[in-house]
Amino acid sequence: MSNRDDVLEALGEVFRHYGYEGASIARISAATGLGKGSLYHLFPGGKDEMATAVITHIHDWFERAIFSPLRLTGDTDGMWDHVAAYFNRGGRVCLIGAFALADTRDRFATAITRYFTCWIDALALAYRQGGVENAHPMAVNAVLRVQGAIVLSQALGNTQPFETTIADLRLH
Amino acid sequence: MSNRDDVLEALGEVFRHYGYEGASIARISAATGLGKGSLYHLFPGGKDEMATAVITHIHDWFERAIFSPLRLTGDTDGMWDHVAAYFNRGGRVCLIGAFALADTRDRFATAITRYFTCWIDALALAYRQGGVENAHPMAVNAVLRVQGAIVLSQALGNTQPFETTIADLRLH
DNA sequence: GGAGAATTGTAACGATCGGTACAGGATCAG
DNA sequence: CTGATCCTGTACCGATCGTTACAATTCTCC
Repeated sequence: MSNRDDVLEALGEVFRHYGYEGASIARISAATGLGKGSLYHLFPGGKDEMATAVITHIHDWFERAIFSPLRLTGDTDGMWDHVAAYFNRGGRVCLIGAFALADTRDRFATAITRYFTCWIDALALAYRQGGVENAHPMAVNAVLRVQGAIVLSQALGNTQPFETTIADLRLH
Repeated sequence: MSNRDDVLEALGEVFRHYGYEGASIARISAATGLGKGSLYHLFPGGKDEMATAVITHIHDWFERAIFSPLRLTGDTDGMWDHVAAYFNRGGRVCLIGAFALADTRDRFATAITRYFTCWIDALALAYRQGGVENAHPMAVNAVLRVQGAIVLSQALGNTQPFETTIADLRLH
């Protein structure tokens, strides 16, 4: 595992798949190919710091690929393309959404709130630029439906709920 | 803790709050007031059986309070009342939805799929009885939005997304 | 009351948990 | 080449994990 971004990427997949408690250092070590020594050298704060770093990494990616373009260009269509690709058409879980459901929500509360607030606000701004009324409630609803679509697609083992939700969200 | 239902209720809260991995036997013992001996007497299959029993218990409650009335009377308004109360206006996590996001989804796949399928089908039937077109996609969307509303309400520490979602879903 | 079953608390099991210590390899400037 | 710094594999720490075993207690029914 060469650079820090690759490590954070692999780290994210482990947290995504097993949750915070289920992501043991042994599993993380296996997934990243890094021994405990390297892991604790990179993240002296241990698991807590690893999770914080992953959340920050994800937020940074969204900021660059989604939030910022949304604010600058107001291009919602392009955003849905990126969102659909990122979440692998409902086959990939939203780590931050998953963390919001368990006791991890309290530990990473500010980062979790920030992620969703940024997304909603950026989308609301884009809607407003497009002349949409009630832009903020619409943005809340849109983000909410993406999260629900992921849950349902995972639960049913079927990407259709996600696909039709994204298709529907594109209409506005 | 007197009867089995009370135990399952307390058990559910532990799984809800800490997730499957985070719900240790020690925590479960403390939450239920039952020693390890009693726990393994009630659930010889250990944690796995506890989780299965909780999921079944939840499904049974929904079947009685929500799915069945929905199929028989088609009263969607009454359903939303029960749903809002059960999920404490977004303050209470959907255990089965949460299980669908991590590796627990594979372990309890059939029960998870069954829960959501029952809900969607019952709601679709009610919509159809009410003369709604595209009843099934509408039902999928409604259940999906409830799940998303829970995620977002938890993430923001704010019940408003849940409240407005339920209010909106009542309109159809 | 007393035999038998059902329930319970306690102690212990091996395994694994997150985290630490540290010796030695790799790397690089001088 | 030398010394210092960075990096990493390994062994180990106490604590806790899920589970088992079992003796003691409580309950049930005759």
